[in-house]
Order: sequence, then structure tokens, then C-alpha cells
Amino acid sequence: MNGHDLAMALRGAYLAMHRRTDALMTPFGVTADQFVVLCALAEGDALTQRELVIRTSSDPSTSRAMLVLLERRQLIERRPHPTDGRARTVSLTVEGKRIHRDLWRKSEAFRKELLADLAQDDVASLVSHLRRLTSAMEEDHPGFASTPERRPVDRTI
Amino acid sequence: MNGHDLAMALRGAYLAMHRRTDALMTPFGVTADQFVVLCALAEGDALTQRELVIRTSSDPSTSRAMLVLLERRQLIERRPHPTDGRARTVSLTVEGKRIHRDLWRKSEAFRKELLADLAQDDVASLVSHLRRLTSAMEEDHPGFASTPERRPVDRTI
DNA sequence: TATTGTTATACTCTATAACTATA
DNA sequence: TATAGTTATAGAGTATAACAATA
Repeated sequence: MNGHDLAMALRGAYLAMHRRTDALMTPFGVTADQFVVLCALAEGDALTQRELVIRTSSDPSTSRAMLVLLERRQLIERRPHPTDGRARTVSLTVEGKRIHRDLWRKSEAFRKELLADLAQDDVASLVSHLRRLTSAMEEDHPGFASTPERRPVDRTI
Repeated sequence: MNGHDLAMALRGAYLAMHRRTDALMTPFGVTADQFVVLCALAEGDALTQRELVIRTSSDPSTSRAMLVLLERRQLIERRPHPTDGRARTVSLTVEGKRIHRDLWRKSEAFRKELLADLAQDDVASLVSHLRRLTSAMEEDHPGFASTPERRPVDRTI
């Protein structure tokens, strides 16, 4: 079992998950990646774009393109940051919250399925291994995304 | 530690890996996803497109688009399948083999990095968990890809 | 000087649906 | 009838580089 096997297993799992999620979300006109953004905003409203980029393991340009699409559909809104003139804060609209709640519910069974074959301990160790992998890969190669661990929300807003 | 945490950890790890791999390959004009195709062909030459789709966790349309690009760059070639008139077999060209070998070497350190923080047992269990996850997600949702496990090569060719 | 975000641009990947040809 | 692959089409996501405004 070598590095390539691990890489391919990771790829297979991610793509399978992405496809299943897309299939689940598409009827609502939301992609799997957009759902990730909605979730990040539901967990920490009024994030800056920079913070959102970090939490969604994305990059500023990609993230912005997605925000423009979501804004056009009025699922999110962006406002000037009250204390940092450079920044903008992103929030779910009422409709965005509704859609997120709906999709969250619709995807509950799938998340359960994810856990079905795994013992509690296995899940914990799987997640911790994946996070460690991520940190290792990002070390000294920061790009714009970093480990999507829960961080204290910016309460200066 | 719930299903969403697992999903986000999987996403974070995959995207980090994909970025690092892309960064490594781009100077050679090959994307991370194209490298996956080259690897699949290096492991099992003269695969049918269908077989390649399975091994790369892809779908026929995406796979074809990639093959067209790789064919244009003369890294692969497609021939009619000798016994099945519907099928085509895909192989690396000499140049394709060279590029694959080069890129494989260039990415060796990265694969080592992947394994660095993990004990042998951890790698094995991580891979097996990821594969189990993949199978679970694909069960009754076959799409076109399935678990990319090593299969006997078609020797009717 | 560094950071936040925008713009322009380009390209790959992704996928569906309708199709042809062969098994 | 089912399978292998193609075509047309569309859109999303991805990323780089140059830029403006603010910290």
C-alpha cells in the first residue's frame, strides 16, 4: 500500500461523494461546491471572503466566481465590512437559509450512509488522518486555502 | 465527528492533493487529472476507454475529452479493438511513456510526503476505509465509474 | 508594504442527451 | 436489447496575473 494507492483511493472517494452530492443538489439548481459555500455561511454568518476561501478549501478567484453566481440567484449577499474598508462580508439571504436548510435535510440520509460502515472510532481516526494529510500537503505550499478546521468566528462585525 | 466533518475533511484533503499535483505537473503541460490517465495506462496498457473510465473514476464523456487532448499532444494513441468492433484501445505513445516516467519521478517526493506522517498500518487502514466509503457511495448509484481497484487486464488483445 | 478583493482571460473538467455502430 | 463510443452543447470550477483600494 503506497502513496499512489492512497492518492487514488482519496480521488475515488472524493469524486464518488461529489457526484452523489451533485445528483442530490442539482434538482434545486445548486451544485455540490455551492452547497459547501452555503454550509460554511450557515456555520459562520457574515464571513469575509478571505475567511470563506479558507473554510471552503478554495481560492479567491474561484470563490468570487461562485459568489457572483450565488448572489445572482439571491442566495447570498455581500456588504462592505464595517471596520475593514478593503473587505466584504458574505451572508446567506433568507432564501439562502431556506435552501440550505432544505438541502441539508435532503442530504441527511447520504451523510448517514457515509458513516454506516464505520465505527465511531474509525470516523474519528479517518477524519484526523485526512486533516493531518491536508496539513502536511499545505505546509510551505499555502496557496490560499488552508486546513478547514473550525476557527473562532470573527466577532468584530 | 459527523458525516459533514468527514465530507469536508475528504474535500480538503483531495483538493490539497490536486493542487499540489497540478503545481508539480503544470510545468510539463500536463494536468493532475491527465496524469491519472497516464498512470492508469502505464499500469495497464491497451485498455478500452470503458475500462479506463472505471480505473480513473471518471465518466465516458469527460474521459473522451481528456483523451482527445492527450491524443492531440501525442501522449496517447487509440486503435480499433482487434476483437470488439465497437471498442477502441488506448495506449501510451513512446513520448507518453517518457512523460509519464518523468512525472512519476518528479512526484515521488510528494508521494513520500503523503506517507510521512502515517504508520504503515495507518496507510492500509486509511486506504481500506476510503475504498469502503467509495463502494458504499457507488452502491446502487453506479454512474459510470466504480471502485478503482486493480482488475485483471484484458488479454484478449 | 502587505492585504482584500476585482477584473480579464483562458482552459480543463464535467455531464446530459441524442446519436451511430456493433455485440 | 445492451454496450462502446461520439457529438453537440453547456456550464462550473479553476487559476494566473495585473490591478485598485485600504490597512
